Amino acid sequence: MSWTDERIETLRTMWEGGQTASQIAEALGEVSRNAVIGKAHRLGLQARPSPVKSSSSSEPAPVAVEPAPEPVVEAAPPPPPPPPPPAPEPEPEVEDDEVVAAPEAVREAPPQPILRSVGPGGFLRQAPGEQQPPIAPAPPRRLVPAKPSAEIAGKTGLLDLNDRICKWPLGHPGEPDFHFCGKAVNPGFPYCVDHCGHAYQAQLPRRDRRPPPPLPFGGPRVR
DNA sequence: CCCTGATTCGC
DNA sequence: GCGAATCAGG
Repeated sequence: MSWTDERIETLRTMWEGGQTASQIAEALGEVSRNAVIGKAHRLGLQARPSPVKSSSSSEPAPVAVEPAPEPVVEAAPPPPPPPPPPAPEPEPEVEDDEVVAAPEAVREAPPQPILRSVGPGGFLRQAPGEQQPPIAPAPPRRLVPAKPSAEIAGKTGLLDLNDRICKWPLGHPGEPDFHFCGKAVNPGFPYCVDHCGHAYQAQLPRRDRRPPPPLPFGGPRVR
């Protein structure tokens, strides 16, 4: 097997989606976990919590290197305030071990003139108080398995894959209803009989082959 | 032992 | 570029 565009795309999606290398390898089929990891690194995917990263334990805390202050016009660089608390919406909880304290009324800050400094290129930096976390912080609640969406309910998801059920993908990774065929495989193949019919086709003599239709996009350049 | 990802290195 | 072998933490 080789790394076709589709397989790379599946790898990238699953890797960024937090699937383990083993799961990705099993979903792709015919590749090892190591192959997936190696390919992911070559693709530039990275920065996932790895069980192995620390080198020395006695290393003193890394001192933050003071970056060279850029010339700022007329404005003191704002000290980075801690990001505002996530403010979870009050959700009716079925059960809980602790009594939730009644939330105090949210205090309102009077509107203030916003001071911004100008960064290189002329963009306006965010003023303190304007800053917001780039992504929603982890919810301060116990994590429970996500409820499958209605579209995918009863369908074969990534975690359902094994070597006995058809891995033929339906839809595309990332779409809410992306799932797999899930029927019993044609023994010895990763797909069911029907999808083996799509995946494997008899090689026709050269003269009997129809020339492939021109690709609307993405095809190799023809000069 | 199992799992994980990172890295190396011969191909 | 590929991936098995190896390393190392959980």
